Amino acid sequence: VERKLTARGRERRQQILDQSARLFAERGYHPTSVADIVDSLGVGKGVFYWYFESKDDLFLEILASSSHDLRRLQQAAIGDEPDPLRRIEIGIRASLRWFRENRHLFNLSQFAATEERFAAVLRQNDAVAIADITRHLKEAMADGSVPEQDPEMLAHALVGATRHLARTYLYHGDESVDLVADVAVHFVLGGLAGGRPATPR
Amino acid sequence: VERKLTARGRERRQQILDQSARLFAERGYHPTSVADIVDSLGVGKGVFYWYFESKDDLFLEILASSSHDLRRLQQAAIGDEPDPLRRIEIGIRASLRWFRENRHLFNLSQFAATEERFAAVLRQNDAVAIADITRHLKEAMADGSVPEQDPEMLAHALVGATRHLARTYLYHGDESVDLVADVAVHFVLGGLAGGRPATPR
Amino acid sequence: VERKLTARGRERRQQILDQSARLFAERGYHPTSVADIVDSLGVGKGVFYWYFESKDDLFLEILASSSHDLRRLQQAAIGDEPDPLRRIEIGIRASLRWFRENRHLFNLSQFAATEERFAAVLRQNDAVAIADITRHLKEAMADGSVPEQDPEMLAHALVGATRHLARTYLYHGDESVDLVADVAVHFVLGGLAGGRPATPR
Amino acid sequence: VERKLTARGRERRQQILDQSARLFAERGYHPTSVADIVDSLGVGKGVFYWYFESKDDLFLEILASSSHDLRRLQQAAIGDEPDPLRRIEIGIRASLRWFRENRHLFNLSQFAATEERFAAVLRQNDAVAIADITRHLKEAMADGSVPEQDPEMLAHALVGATRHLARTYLYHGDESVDLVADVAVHFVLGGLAGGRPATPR
DNA sequence: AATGAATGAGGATTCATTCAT
DNA sequence: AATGAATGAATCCTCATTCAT
Repeated sequence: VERKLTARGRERRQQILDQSARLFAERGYHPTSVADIVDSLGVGKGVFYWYFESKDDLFLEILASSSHDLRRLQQAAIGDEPDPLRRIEIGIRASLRWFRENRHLFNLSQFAATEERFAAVLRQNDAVAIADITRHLKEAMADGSVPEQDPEMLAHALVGATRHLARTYLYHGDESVDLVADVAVHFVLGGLAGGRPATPR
Repeated sequence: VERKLTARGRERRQQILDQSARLFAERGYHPTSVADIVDSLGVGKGVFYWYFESKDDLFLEILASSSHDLRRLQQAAIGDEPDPLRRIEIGIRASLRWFRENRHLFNLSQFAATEERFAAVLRQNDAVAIADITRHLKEAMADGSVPEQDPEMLAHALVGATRHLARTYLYHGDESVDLVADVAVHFVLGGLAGGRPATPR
Repeated sequence: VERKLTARGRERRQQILDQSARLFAERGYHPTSVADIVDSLGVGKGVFYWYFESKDDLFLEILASSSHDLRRLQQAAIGDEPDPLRRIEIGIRASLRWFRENRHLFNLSQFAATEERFAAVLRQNDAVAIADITRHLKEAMADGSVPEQDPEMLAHALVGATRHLARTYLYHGDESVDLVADVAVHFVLGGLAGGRPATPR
Repeated sequence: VERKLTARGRERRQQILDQSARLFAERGYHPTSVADIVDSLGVGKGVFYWYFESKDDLFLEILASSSHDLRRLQQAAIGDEPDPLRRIEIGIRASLRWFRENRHLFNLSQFAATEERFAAVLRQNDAVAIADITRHLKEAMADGSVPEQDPEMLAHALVGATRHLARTYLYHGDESVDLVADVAVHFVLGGLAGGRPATPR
């Protein structure tokens, strides 16, 4: 249902989007009923379905838009930085700032991964992020600043370390973004350089 | 309900545990009804409630036991290895083998994180894992094989990178455990050593 | 709400009437929402309630006006034909032509019969039709061209046979009106004359 | 959901079937809610869905089973009667007895015709009835007791007249079955013999 | 230990109707 | 005359849990 919305309509829609994201994040997707959402906004149930096809639909929109939002921020931060390793560092720092601002969204993607109809969107989003990073890594390998390795795997390791630090210290904990970012960058750049296995296999 | 179970009873109970884990993993916790579980086992509903208090209860048990299981494996693998870095490496390799065997459990802990009544157990489990690793790291810092840094943060970075690689290449993908382990270990050991930030802050 | 309508208003009203009848006929009364109707006309919901009290009200109006329409056509066709049997034949033929033109209305009266608030109007309409036919039949019995029998029952038999043929061959099927009319007339006139029961009761 | 039902279960199922048919017939399909049905039986809502997939499903089952029921009765009544016209007469009389007993079902098939998902079953049922009658008519034409005409069209005319008489006098009215049957048979047998059109086309 | 049956609160969604503009 | 927005009761259906046997 594509609707032409008035200014007031767009506002209401955004209100629902924000409030739902907050509630889903706090209590979980399933435990949050449409009734909870509309009640918390003090509006009738019909309002929800005036703006969204279904609860699932709304959730998918939250997922998609938050990933776009993050990516936009990263790209703005990176600008036209020429050094690929610095691009990665800037990307990590930007992500962490975004995670901090949008910490409540952590649970949403956590959850989305567990039900196939949502997982698809998530994989899509992730693929984009990984592709971005992979590109930087290939450049870094080309100019010798990172030893040759499977760039995609590295990208995943990088993402995993960063996100987990963010979840732990920015979502559950309350650490400063800069401190976490320093550790993350240090760890990741070290990881890209690689260490000698303690045990030769 | 603590029940004294016959041998047959214990078997049945395990059957339910296994089957539930599989279904929760495939479809998600909420979309899997108790009816789905018992139907898929060809038994009546009474059976379920004979062995478990509730659906939530069952899920909590799955979470707890799988984390114990993993820890037991890690400790067995580590044995009395004296070198802390090697202990970490061995732990990572053992974890990846376990993740491979139990890849369906990924979704379960993903999901558990999103609803508070389950998240508590999860945090508990995680704390144990982090404590183990932190201990190794402190030793490694003491003997100079890893530069001094916040060991807990490193532990989280390590866990994040490892799990994400596992999820990507052992759960969604179908990579060989050893290959993934090599990349993970290489990345992590590098990360522990640390890299020089591309941008001085 | 009796409103004085401008020419444009009357047109709009008729538009709604026509479109609703079409949709009710295609999908059924209940499955067709007021929203469906106004959307299919590309107008807002207010329009509907400007011209009609309620959905029920609109439906009743469709029923009433279609029955008037049919009767008007029959009477025009019959004119001042003096022979009662010919009047009946002409009436049948006229009805079948009308049914052909308005086949979508079949479902409407079918449906109306199933909910009491609409059934009343329907019975009213039918009573008029039956009265017309009964009058012809009494005349025919008086002049001996049809054997004495309960004229009202005959009228119903006649109506039942005719309508069912129409529904089958003009609504679901796509037979020519004239062919169906020939069969109907032949059957009905035979029926009025009557047959000898195969089994004496 | 094919379920193995105990004796008690089968009884309950039948109870629901009967009660629903009654309520659908009285008030119409849509105005009768599942809540109405279970409340009128004094049971919980779950019971309904233990025995039936959905409200639609239940309705389809009522339709199908009532048509089977009628056909069974007709065939039992006809037995091995050799005369095709007498078979038709017996069929009509049996139908009318059945309609009398099950008058409440009239509205159900009326309604079913108006929504496509139900109409399909109805057409199926009707096709069987028409095929039966058509067979008798062909025989009757072969042995010269009915003039050659399109037998299927005659079958429809016959069915239309009979049903309409039944609806009028056995459902809305309260006439004796035998009297209505006499009129119906007389009209139908006359109709099969055919009359001369009052107006040569 | 186990089954089929039952409960009923709760959930998503629809929709006739009304309202403010 | 007309629109987009809003209402909220009503609807179908699900499902964890309990019960009788």
